Amino acid sequence: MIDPSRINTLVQFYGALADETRLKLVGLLALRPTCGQHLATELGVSAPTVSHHISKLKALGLVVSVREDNTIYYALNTAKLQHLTKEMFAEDSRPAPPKDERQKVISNFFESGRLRCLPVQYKKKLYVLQELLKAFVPNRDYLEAEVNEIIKMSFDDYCTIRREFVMNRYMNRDRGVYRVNPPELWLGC
Amino acid sequence: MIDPSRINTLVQFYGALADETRLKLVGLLALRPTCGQHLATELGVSAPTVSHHISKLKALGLVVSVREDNTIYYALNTAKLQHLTKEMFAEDSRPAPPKDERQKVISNFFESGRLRCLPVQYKKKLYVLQELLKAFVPNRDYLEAEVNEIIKMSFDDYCTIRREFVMNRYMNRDRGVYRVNPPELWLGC
DNA sequence: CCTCTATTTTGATGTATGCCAAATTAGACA
DNA sequence: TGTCTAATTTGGCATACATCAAAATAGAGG
Repeated sequence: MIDPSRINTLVQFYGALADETRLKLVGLLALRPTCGQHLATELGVSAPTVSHHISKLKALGLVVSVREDNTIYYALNTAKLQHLTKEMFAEDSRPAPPKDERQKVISNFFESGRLRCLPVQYKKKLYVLQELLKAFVPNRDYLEAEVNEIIKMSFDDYCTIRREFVMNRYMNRDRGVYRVNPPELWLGC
Repeated sequence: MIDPSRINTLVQFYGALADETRLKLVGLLALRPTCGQHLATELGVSAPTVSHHISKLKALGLVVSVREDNTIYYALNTAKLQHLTKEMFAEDSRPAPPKDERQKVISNFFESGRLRCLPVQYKKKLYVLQELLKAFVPNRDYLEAEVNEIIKMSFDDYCTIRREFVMNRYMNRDRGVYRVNPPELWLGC
């Protein structure tokens, strides 16, 4: 079930989440990007402690940071979290539940959580874009730099993806601030 | 994203898997049920160490033990492992990908990893049985007591489920030893 | 450059825990 | 009941690491 070569990755990943403070940190960052001081007071620990834990989460790619003026905002990389969670069952040899069309496209175009290339076929492209969109939480503002950072974890050409997000109305852009649209607004569904 | 009341459960769960020895243990048990001594030599650690780790995994319900004659066989509870892995995303508020029919039935009849009741409708019943079957690995023998233990983690009336498994040819029974059948043999698919 | 603030690094301390050897227990079988 | 094997518990040691205070650093803005 577990690929020996991934044991180390998995131990690190589980270790990262096996601490109460870090888990709460992840919980807070899941709500919105937050700066270090706010996290410290929220959790009732010192700033160095937050820094210490954030650096561990960043080392695993679970958190990205974006500087804005004098403060650094930390944001959760949801896609990475899901990808690592799935690692555990990667080598599962049990008869897989029948994949639907969407699932097939996803597994063809993604490898180890990264997008190989953007599909040309419209329908497939939408599946892939929707998959990438999962890394973003609704009802939350994202700075452009943040959007870029998060896309970049799955695909280098973040400009194309960001543009596709907006063109297909998966995301709304207002004065440089991005936001996930409710599915009713999405095109091509 | 993370329910505060479950933080402790999650910390324990991740902690359980955040150790190389325990992760290897899980990997070995995923292949087949194994006794302590064999695990010890396989991993190159002492018997007390194995015992120590097994007891941690058992405390979380990740491992069940069945005594046969003089030796105790430990077996992985795959269903529990999957259920705990999913906990992390339980409170996920992102727009869910459209659930297919099977997924809808599963989420209606299961709650927190346990089966509420066995559906009466034939088709739904099969979905549920297939879900329960995921706790068993193919190409591996299960003792009846072991089958019971594993089913019991999801549903108290293990007799009914075990009988349904055999009747629908999801499992084969030969002289008291159970085995998952390949999907080609399953009835009603 | 200088200042100011947020973050990170350093150093020290206490706790948690993985590991083994030795002793003990549990249960099967005669 | 006695014996035998496998598993567990106990005790002790070493390491890992969460935490904080204090010091150092980074970068924005004058």
